[in-house]
Amino acid sequence: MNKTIRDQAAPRKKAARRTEPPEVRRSQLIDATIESIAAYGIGGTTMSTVTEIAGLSVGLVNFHFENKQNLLEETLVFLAREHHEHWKQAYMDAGLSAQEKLLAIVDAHFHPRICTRKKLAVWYAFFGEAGRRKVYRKLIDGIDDERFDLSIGLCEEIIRDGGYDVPPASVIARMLEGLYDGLQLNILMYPGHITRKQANNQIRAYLASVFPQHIAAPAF
Amino acid sequence: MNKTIRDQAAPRKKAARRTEPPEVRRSQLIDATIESIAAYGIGGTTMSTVTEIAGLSVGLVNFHFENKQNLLEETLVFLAREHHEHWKQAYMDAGLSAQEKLLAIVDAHFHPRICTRKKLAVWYAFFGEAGRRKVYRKLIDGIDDERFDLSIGLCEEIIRDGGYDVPPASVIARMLEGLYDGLQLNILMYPGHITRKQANNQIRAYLASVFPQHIAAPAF
Amino acid sequence: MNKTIRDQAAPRKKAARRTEPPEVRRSQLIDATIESIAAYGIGGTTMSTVTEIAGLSVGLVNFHFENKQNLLEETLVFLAREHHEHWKQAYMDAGLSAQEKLLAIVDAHFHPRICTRKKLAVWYAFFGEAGRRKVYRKLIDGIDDERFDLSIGLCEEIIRDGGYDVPPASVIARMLEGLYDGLQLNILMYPGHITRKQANNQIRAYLASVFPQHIAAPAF
Amino acid sequence: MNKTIRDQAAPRKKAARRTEPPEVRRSQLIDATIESIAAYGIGGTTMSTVTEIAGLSVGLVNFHFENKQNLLEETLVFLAREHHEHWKQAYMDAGLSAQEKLLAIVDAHFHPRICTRKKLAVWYAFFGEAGRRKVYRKLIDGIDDERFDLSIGLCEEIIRDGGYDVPPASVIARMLEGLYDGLQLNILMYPGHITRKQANNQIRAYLASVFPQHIAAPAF
DNA sequence: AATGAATGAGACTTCATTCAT
DNA sequence: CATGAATGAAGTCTCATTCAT
Repeated sequence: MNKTIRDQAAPRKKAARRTEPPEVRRSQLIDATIESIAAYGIGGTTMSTVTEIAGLSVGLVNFHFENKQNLLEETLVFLAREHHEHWKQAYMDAGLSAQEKLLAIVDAHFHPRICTRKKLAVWYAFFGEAGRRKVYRKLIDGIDDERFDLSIGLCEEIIRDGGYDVPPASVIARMLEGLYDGLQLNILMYPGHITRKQANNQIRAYLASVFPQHIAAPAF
Repeated sequence: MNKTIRDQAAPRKKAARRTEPPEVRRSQLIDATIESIAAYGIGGTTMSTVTEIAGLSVGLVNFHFENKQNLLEETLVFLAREHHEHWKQAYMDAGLSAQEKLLAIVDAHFHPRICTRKKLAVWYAFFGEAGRRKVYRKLIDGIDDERFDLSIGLCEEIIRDGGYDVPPASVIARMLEGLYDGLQLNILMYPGHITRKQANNQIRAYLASVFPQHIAAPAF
Repeated sequence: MNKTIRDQAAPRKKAARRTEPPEVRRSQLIDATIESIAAYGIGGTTMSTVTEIAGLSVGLVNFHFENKQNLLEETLVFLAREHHEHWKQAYMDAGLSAQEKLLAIVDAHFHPRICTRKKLAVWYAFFGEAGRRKVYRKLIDGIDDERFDLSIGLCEEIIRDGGYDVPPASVIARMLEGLYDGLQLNILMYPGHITRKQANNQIRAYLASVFPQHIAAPAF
Repeated sequence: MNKTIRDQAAPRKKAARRTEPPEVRRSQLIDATIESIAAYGIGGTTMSTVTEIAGLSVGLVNFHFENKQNLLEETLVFLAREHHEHWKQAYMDAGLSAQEKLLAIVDAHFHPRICTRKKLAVWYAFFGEAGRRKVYRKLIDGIDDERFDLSIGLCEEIIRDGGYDVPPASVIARMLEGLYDGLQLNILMYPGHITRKQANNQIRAYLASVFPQHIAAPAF
């Protein structure tokens, strides 16, 4: 407008244009955001990197997500939801025993669809920055807590069942949380040194050492 | 965007003598950088946040560090060196047995001077961003490898000594590396949920379950 | 910074640089803002139009005024203060009689340094936009009120002195306020149709018709 | 920037039939434009604010007005035409005497349908911006001139009839033009301080002081 | 006629870097 | 050594305009 008053309206190049349902566009943009964060980090992720990857225009992000902050947050929420649904499903599909359920949750953390280097990069990008951590906690905390509590319950059941003399269930559950994070970080940082399978086995080995009658040690 | 994240500046001018030896200035600026990254993240850390915290002028950073990239890298190197020297010293000061040495290294990771929330924030800031990770690996990898190899050696010694039937030493050492990272991340993200002491105990409990004759389980 | 992490720092062209005292820079930028608003309106005034006119860089506006809104407001405040000081001075320098003082205020409104087309353009730019009017009132109202009250007092004195049977002093003062605005708008909109001198005479003629014994009618 | 100024949107969707004759749509959109300019100023008026107020889609503006510039201009023309028709009608409906006709024109300027704050806001929005002023003059000048010339004629008639020794008719007519603008601006800027009625009386008082035998002073 | 998703130029703002003092 | 005003590239966001449906 301001421009209009000074010089005259600019002509516009015609481009192939397609209107897609909002979910498709949002999904495209979230995928591109994951891609961009994996490649350049959050700091290196700009509206341009995202839209270039998506093959869409910058204005569209604002149209669908209002602003960059939202795009990032919704990307995180998308991953959290995906992660949550995945281990929740695995948990419910698992056998009846507590140890089967617990292992299902462990496995879910290293499932090839969940434990991608790209997706890990996004998680750790949010962990890595002071300001983002607040956002992370606001958005994700509840989900993490749910899993933590569930793990405690399962461990308690196993301890009761086996009559184990081990640290309290909450300590073991906290250990698991630490291991998920730590091993995933190692996968992210040292791709050659440790694989999803090995990480999974690390945790199974740990659980086997704690609950030897219930959980079998993996072969290394 | 960054502004949104970086909540409010907490300036903290310290009077500075007009002329200081370079090492003092560099140290001041590195401290301020740690402070700033802890408070605002790398993305929210600008030359201004750093120099304001340090009570110095922007030009000075350029004088002492050439540019921002260098300042960040040297901050990371400073922390890495501090960390390295600390566990190296602990390792050498420890008793003669392998388990004492191993525990000394573990303890070093949760020593109050090393395992500060501010310093953890800096580590995870570097882990969190794709571009930084490359830098990190270039600068720090050797140190990590040294510790990893050392841990393997110690574990092998303990295994040999105790005749344990456990996963290979490298697996246990990798587990330790994962636990350092994972538990420290938990300390950083959930300050109320887990303390340095508890994290340390988590690892001791793990080692106790693997090497019961050599390492005593902590009380919870 | 973000850029730095991806590609490398860009070289910088060297330019003649001079550091001026802040007041000088601020003044330059305010002058340029007046110029720009006069030429393009507020809507057409961008950071670029202002800094191009001033021959300075865009970043400098932010350095000295924080943001555009401030620049505009301080420009308005500058004009208001200039205007205020001018008629205040004229009022105090005037003869002892009420009519002399009143005419001094009138004259001040059409003084060549005050009643410039450029400056009028800025005033009316602020009058013209809903949002700006609020700003205007917040910043300037007090000054307008002061003059209005002063005019009422002077008119009352003249009425008392002459024993005039005329509308209340407040009505005459309000009329003056309306005339200042209306005639200045006419000067702004129809430069060929009415001059400062003529506008001034319009008001003098009006006052002469109200206070014939005290104020002489101008010749047309 | 504009957003800062435009406080909060007050959407007001009216259900609209799918297809309306062009005049209806144009009228709807012009009304919405007036509403929007009054609320947000020209700078804060976007295609969206207008179409939201009208309860129509953005594309429709382009369909009916080609572009924003046209919409604004036609809004101004609409107001000008309305204003013109109103005082022209009042002039023709008035009594036979010159003073009756002159007062009819004066009254028309403060008629409740004409002298709305919303409509005044639009006028002054156009006065306020350099670029718009040119547009204004191109579109409206003739109408203003017509009224100015008419006023001169009427004043001359009254002067001749009363044998008044007053400033030339053109000076009085110019004064009237100035008063219309100035008092309307005061109504716009200081809604509590001056009403339409009072503004009208201000002008009548002025005319009464110039043409005492023909025009009666209002009571205050 | 009407809709509104999509585009992209351009505005505002931030901030690393430079350099006169 | 030290300062901080100045620069300008780059990022975010807005919004007039287009056009497939």
